[in-house]
Amino acid sequence: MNREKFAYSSCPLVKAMTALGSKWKPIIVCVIRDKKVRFGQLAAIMDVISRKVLTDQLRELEADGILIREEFKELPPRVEYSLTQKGLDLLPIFSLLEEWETKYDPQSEVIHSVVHSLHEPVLTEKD
Amino acid sequence: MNREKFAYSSCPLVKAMTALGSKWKPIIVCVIRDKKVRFGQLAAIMDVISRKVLTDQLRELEADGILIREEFKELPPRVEYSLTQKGLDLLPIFSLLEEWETKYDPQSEVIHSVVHSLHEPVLTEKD
DNA sequence: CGGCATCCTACCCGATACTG
DNA sequence: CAGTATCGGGTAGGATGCCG
Repeated sequence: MNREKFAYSSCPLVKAMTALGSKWKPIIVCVIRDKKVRFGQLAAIMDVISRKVLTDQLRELEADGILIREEFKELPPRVEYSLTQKGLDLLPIFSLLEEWETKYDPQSEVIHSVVHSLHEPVLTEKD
Repeated sequence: MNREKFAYSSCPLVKAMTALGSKWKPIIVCVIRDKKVRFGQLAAIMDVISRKVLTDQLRELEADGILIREEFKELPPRVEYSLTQKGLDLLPIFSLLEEWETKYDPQSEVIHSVVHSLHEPVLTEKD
């Protein structure tokens, strides 16, 4: 496979989608947003993800320089995640993607409510 | 799983990433761009993809209303793919994603050269 | 030419249990 | 609290071959 018509692995779009194209990563980024968020908060809000997967995704996002993991050597332990500038730069792009999807599929519900649920103390009962 | 903290499947960002987050779809969209492109051309340019996968991705993109498949009942058969407006609307977003990646990883090479290779008759020998 | 059918592999994702 | 370790299923992606 010598003369690839394009260098797949060096295409920025491919790289970006590789870093972000997983099932949960965009959501994680959007949920963290401009806050410092503890692992437990993420796990509580995104309780559809297993903790292992959440950990995995967070680690990969950290490796890709999209977020920062701060570990406090306390008891009980505390870990806070926050976006890097690189991660923050994604938010407007994700917004566009949301708009794009919503434009062509008005059934979608926005994720912002989720983020609110994070930053508000409330939430739990649904009906 | 009653009270999901957010409706995963109705989050527009999730939907968008589901429709686009695969390994090749963004590339396909960017390669087709504003042209009508035949299957063979796509397969030739993106010869790192197996034809089966290429077909699969094209079908899914068609199902998601991102591109259109036109089949000409000729001999030899001819099939042309082109983006819908929904697909075209993605291009600027992908551009932003490219810029984002390139900004934080200048090693990336742009895909535009690829597209050129499609729309120019030339190309083949690399060295 | 532009597929589809078949088979196979890798890995993403998840459940569960255990640890500092 | 915030993980790791282990096991395993489902599916995206790929190689190959046949067909209208």
